[in-house]
Amino acid sequence: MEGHQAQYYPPPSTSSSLALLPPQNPSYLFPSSSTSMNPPPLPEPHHHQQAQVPDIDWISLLSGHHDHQINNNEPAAMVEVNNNENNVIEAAREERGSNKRKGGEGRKISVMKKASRPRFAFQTRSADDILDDGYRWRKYGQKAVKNSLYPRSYYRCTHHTCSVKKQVQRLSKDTSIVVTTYEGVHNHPCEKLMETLTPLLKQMQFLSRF
DNA sequence: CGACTTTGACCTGCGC
DNA sequence: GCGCAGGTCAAAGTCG
Repeated sequence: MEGHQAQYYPPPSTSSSLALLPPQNPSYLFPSSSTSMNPPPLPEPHHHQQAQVPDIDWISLLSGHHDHQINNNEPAAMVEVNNNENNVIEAAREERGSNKRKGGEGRKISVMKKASRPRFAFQTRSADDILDDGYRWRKYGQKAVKNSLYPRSYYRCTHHTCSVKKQVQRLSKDTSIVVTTYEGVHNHPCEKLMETLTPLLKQMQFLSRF
């Protein structure tokens, strides 16, 4: 384990009532308070959550240009998320094991060096493991996790140019809480958001002519 | 038939 | 060096 400190958004609550936020697009989260990036949109709030809607930079949001702001963040923003108490998320293997490939017949080892990527964890109270954050995900693995009754699921963004991953795991301590860890930054706009906003923007453009 | 999920195998890193 | 644990791959299965 390296000494990276967990970064929660929101920060882990010390009170009994967890600070819960809607499943948000992590790419629009601010990795650190120093960034000028606008907070994320709220694609599809779940029943259990009600958050204040922040000011949203729709233009950068739709264009995806905000990514650079995130990527240019100092490595300190490349965080690990770890809940030692319950072993909820052990993202400490940030680099470890991420560049490997299966050995054996015909399989080549990919030596592609993975850049450190920002990671964010969410705790949400929901009956559903899968949070609808507006992106499409493909599950590529599931593992039983030590000290946890529930398995951890691994998802990858299905967008061909996007390598964002997320891990989803339910707390064994409090089974109503789902911990979602995002790794990386989407390099494309949110599909659902685009679907919703495109007609709206067109209409606004049309009206703005008058 | 394509997209997605499931699941066992395999890989790497770490601690002992 | 060995075993454990986490992360990923990919074939097979499922679904719309």
